[in-house]
Amino acid sequence: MDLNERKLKILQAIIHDFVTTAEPVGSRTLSKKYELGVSPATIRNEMSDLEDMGYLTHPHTSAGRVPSQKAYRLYVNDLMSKYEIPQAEKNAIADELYSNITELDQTIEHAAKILSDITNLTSFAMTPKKDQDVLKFINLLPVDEKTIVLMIVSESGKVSNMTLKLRQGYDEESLSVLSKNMTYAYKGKTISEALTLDIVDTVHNDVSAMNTLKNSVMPSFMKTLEDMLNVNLYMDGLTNIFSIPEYNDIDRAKMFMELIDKKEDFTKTLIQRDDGLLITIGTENDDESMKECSMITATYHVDGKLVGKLGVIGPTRMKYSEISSVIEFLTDNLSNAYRLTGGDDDDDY
Amino acid sequence: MDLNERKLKILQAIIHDFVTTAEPVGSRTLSKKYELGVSPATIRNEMSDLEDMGYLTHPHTSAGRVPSQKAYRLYVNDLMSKYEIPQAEKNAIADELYSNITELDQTIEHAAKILSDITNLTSFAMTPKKDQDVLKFINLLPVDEKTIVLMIVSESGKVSNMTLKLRQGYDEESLSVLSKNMTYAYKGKTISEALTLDIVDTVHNDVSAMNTLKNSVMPSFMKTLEDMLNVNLYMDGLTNIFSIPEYNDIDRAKMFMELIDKKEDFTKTLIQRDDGLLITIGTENDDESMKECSMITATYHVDGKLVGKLGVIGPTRMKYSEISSVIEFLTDNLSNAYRLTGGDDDDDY
DNA sequence: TGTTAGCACTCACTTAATCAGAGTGCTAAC
DNA sequence: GTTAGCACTCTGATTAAGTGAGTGCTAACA
Repeated sequence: MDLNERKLKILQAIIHDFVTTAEPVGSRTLSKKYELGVSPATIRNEMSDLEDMGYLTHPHTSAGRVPSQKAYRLYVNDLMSKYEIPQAEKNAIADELYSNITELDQTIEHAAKILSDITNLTSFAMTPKKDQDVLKFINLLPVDEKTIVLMIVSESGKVSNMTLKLRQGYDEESLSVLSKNMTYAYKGKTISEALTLDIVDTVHNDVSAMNTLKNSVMPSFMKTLEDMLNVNLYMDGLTNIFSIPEYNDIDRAKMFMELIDKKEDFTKTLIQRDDGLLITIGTENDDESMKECSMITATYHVDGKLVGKLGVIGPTRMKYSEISSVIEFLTDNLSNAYRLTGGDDDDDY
Repeated sequence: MDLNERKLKILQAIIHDFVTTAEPVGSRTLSKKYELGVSPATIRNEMSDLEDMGYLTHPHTSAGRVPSQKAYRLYVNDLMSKYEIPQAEKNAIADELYSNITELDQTIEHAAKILSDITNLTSFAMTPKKDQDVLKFINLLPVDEKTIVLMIVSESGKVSNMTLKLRQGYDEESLSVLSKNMTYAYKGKTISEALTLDIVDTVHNDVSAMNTLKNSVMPSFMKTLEDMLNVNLYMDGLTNIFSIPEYNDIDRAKMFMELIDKKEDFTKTLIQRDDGLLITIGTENDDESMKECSMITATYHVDGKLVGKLGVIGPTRMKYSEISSVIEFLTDNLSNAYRLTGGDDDDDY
């Protein structure tokens, strides 16, 4: 029994119908709605074959057929045609995306919102991993008697700072020298590298006062570096799931919410995913609680290097083609906006 | 018909029972569970009176009674005794709160988590309003040829910055002078005041190069000031509502989620609330979609000045006494931790 | 040999009916 | 004023019957 053209056509029709209606699709409906050129009886025979081959399932004897995970995978790999976003919609999305492009984080958050609005699913967007971000300089600024501000600037334009309360006073001269020493020691290192550097060897000096100062500053410096590595995860469209028939059951809705609510776990899952456009269906997801969900993600780049992710999660029944296109369009635009300069230019779209 | 002592006792028992069981409470249950010293029949008569007076309602003829909003208000105002948190629990909460006290934002987020864990409700915590925060100094730092970092430090220890890409180069001398001028002009002003200052009058100079520089910097400066005014709202325990009988219905759950999901509106509602411990029950909440919820909030202070808020939202049936105590305990501890120094001391608890 | 019409059969879902249980409200006695 | 007794009400659970969408098989047809 092979997957001839008619079977594929029928399977595609079933997927299309089920994705839009969320109802198991029967042979009569199929023959009425789609131009298949054969009678319901014939379709029934083919459907029966498709079920034997594992592409369809049967909720119960007298219900229509539902595509299996295997069917979706076949569809995504071979059957699905690339969805071309209408130019008008492209413009609308781009306008919306660029309407508020100041800080990277805000833009990313905004992108998630746009994505959930378009797809009516739950969307998420992760700020870039910064482990490969390169340190540019370190500055220690006097604030008052016992307070200084530690500031770390990286190549990507990211500025992190921390206010430090010292146990004792300091002199500005030492502060300035320490800044220079630290910059000298860490400049050009990635954050990951900086975190593993042995401090004692790199920032050395003899003056005792400065040594004290250094000792107060270093732990905060390390802490700030660690903070810089944290990625932010923005989510949007959480309430969209209440409009999805699959989650009309309170227990399922709860399970979904709990999955989403554990942001840290979810971020980890996200980080581990391969780069590029990636569609995972049902049990293809590692996470047990996601075995009835599908996830589509894509990566965007900042300065052509740092990598962030963007995507949606929903029931396996989703419009893979449309959604993939939208996600790719968004990541392309993000990468473009943050190509070199950091996104303050508004003349490159 | 007056609210004699027995009526109050019965009302209190009904509230207590309903708050814990979520089931309408009948006269027999009441007489069995509570030492009221009278028969169910008598209780029935009193209940009937209480209903006439508007303190109880009747879901249907043959159901038990349910406290009305008026009853909860009476309870909160007059009947409720102050709940003393057991010392062991106090210690546990304090330990948990102080276990991770670095940045204010993180602590606030953590406080929300603690609160939702204890109350099994949805909690929220707002970072302080910064409009009364006073500017301390402004710094412009050279990064590279056409890039500078704008940095604003305020009295509260808050440091904000923005990376600026200039259209043309600059010289460090001008940058330094401009920093000093701006600091001179804005130091001691609150953020609100700074935003209304007329720039032209305050930062004046003749050198054309510097003028250009100033013109590039000022919009970003204003933007950064505005950003500083934004408060963050952290929420936690969203999925808790799925365990609450009142929200066992998918539509109610959805309504609740949508209410919560509109973070901006919710933040506004929160900002408008009076300071101090505040309990609003049902229709006492301005928001239409909250007319079946109660909200308890309290304020904490940073440096004895800046004001943030913390609280829970849930069904009108909640443990007002316990929850109020926990919220007060948390805000007291927060205010204490950020009394003067900014929370880096870990020796004041 | 593939396709189709016809028909019996299955199963979920809906509506109606019955029943048990919890609770009230009234009355009359204490 | 309090209480026991009892009829009455209403909900929620359970059961039964009916409906309809859909399948799967068989036999006829091209």
